[in-house]
Amino acid sequence: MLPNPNEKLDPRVKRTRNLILSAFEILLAEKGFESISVQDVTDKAQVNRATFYAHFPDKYALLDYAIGQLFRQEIEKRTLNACHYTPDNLRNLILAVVEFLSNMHSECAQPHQQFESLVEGTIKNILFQLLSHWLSQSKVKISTDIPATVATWAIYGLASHYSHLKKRPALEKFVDEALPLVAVNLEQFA
Amino acid sequence: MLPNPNEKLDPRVKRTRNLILSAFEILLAEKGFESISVQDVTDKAQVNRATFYAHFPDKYALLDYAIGQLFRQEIEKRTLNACHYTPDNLRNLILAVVEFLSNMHSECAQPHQQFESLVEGTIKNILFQLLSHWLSQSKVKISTDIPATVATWAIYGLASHYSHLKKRPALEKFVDEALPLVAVNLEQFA
DNA sequence: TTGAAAATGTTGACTAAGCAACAAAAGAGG
DNA sequence: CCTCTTTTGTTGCTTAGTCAACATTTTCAA
Repeated sequence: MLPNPNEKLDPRVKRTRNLILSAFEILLAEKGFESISVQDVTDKAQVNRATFYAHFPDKYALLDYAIGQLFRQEIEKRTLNACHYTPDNLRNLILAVVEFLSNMHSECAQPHQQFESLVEGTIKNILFQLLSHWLSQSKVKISTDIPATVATWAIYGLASHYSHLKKRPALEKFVDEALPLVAVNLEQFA
Repeated sequence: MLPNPNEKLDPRVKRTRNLILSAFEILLAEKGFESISVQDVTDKAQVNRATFYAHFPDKYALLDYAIGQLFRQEIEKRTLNACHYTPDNLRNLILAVVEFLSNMHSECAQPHQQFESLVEGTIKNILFQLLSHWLSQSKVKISTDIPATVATWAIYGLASHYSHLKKRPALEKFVDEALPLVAVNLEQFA
């Protein structure tokens, strides 16, 4: 199970984080990341500005958190968080990442480098965690670090590539073509 | 202006009252008033049970508050809260009350006496306040109490009558027939 | 009728959120 | 370049919300 520590949290904390998060998502779609001020977020969230700083060091940390939450949500929706390695699960995971990145690019209109690399770091962390978890479920007790790393980068790379294409091919077709190349490194854990 | 003291209130207070109110409205439509427990409300509102009691003595007080808020909302929607007496405003007011009561009866499915009389009391209070305000705007400086009282009871009576009818006539027709009977008492304030 | 389970209010100690005021750093023009 | 304004973080104090525990009722099935 992917650790999402939003469970045993003070209800007030959950509430204000959700308020901040929702406000931020709306603003992000409205005016892009750079032009959002902390004030904007707290106004829309109906939360005191000082409260914001009690939760996040700055707006970049919020972006980080938001990306993570959204992506985790995507993973949970497909029940990939509580399972193990199979080619089919891998296929779904790739689909999830590709769709996530594509949506992000169409909804946020963010040509900023800072934005991109922050997203990349966050997503790859979660991917690595998840893949490590999957592989550790296998009977074969081999070190999972290297295969998980390779798969993480490959998957993210595929998704990034796809989402930057001017003319995107059909999603399923793209994924089915790419899948075997990633799967070959993980076969031993099936 | 009808005093709705939800303005200069601590944001946390507004928030939790809204949470409680929304939860309550949903539950009311779902299972009717009597079978709702305070626990139910606080669970759905994601608020601590003790917090509920910090705002309302019991669920009857919540019902009272909810009715008031909903009705005030109806009034504000029609911008009747910041105006004066004219036959046309009176017409709109009657429409508002009739529609409000009718909706209440169809959505809440409450044959309970306790429920009905609580609604009646709350609505009549607000009606009286509003009408007193209207009449006090007039150049004629006559005591407003008696005419406001008569109009209040008449309007509520009409609405109650209409909403209990098995076969309801067309709303507009009904109101246009009733309007002159109420207006005659208020003519001097026009 | 009775007895276990559920709902009601209440309390006090703890934690989070609100607020106002501040210094400091960007930003935007002139 | 300089100033006026906006945004950023930070802080100490106040108020609201959470929690667990308790003593009552209420409810309702056995």
